[in-house]
Amino acid sequence: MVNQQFSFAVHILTVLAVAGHVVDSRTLARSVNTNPVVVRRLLVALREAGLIETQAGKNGGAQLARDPRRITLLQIYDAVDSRPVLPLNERKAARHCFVSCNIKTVMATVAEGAEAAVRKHLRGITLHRLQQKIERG
Amino acid sequence: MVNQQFSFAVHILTVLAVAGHVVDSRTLARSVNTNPVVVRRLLVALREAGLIETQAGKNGGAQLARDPRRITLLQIYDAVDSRPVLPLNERKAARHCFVSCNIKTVMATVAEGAEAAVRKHLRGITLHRLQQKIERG
DNA sequence: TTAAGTGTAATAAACACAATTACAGTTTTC
DNA sequence: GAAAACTGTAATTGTGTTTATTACACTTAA
Repeated sequence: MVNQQFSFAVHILTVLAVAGHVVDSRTLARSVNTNPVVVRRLLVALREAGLIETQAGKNGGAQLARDPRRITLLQIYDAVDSRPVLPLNERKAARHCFVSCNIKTVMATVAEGAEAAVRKHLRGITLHRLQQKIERG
Repeated sequence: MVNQQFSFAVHILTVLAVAGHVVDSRTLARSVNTNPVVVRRLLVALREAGLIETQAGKNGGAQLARDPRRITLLQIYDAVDSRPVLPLNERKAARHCFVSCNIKTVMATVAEGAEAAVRKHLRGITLHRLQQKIERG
């Protein structure tokens, strides 16, 4: 199974942007086609990142905490629990092998670069932009 | 569990680059700290990508098929079976929901951009460069 | 001819994620 | 102030993905 938290989170926030008012987790879950509990866990993460506000109780739910022009995909990416772009081999090195002892730090540098490239890409896309794409077809 | 094929493959090829001669799968597996069968499966993929040559039988094993200056990390990335950088939600849309019906193509564009950014990064790094980093500390 | 390899199928074990159930706590509405 | 409709969260189960392991046919050098 693959970690889809980022996709789920972007979907949820897009619904909130398009709706412009409070939406409950059951409705969001139907749109994403997942379980309301999964949505609520993501809502907590998004709230902690300052992207949404939630409200408990009757007529409760979630809504954006700020203008979608000021929400980037990078902020969403950082809010949720994404996997590394290039997963490293974390097992211990074979002490007798020169390459084995040093490959880890070298690969870590490569992975950091890849991660930075993805982050740069995501920083350039706003939620507002996705909203427009959706609304205008 | 996380897909570490790319890390494994880079490690293997670095050992081959540093060694400069045929190395068997048991030795490679010890360096990576995995199982020889896992290594041999990767060797098949790397051979099919034209990066190494393998030899069966006694004193067999693998060696680089070309100068490490002409092997990029992108070639290695493409040779093995990597996961998408940004996994998409593949489940079917909720027909009644406008966002749900259109988010998939929008997210696919985002994911393609991220993938392209990673590929560009990897294209700029050669196996020779890693080898140098390892050898020079 | 034997020893030491690769190639590969089949299965088991480990692990990561999502789904589900259950329930305590919160807030609105009547 | 009671009921209804939510969120928050713990605990467990289900499912898919990846690596580990075993087994063995095939290949090649000595």
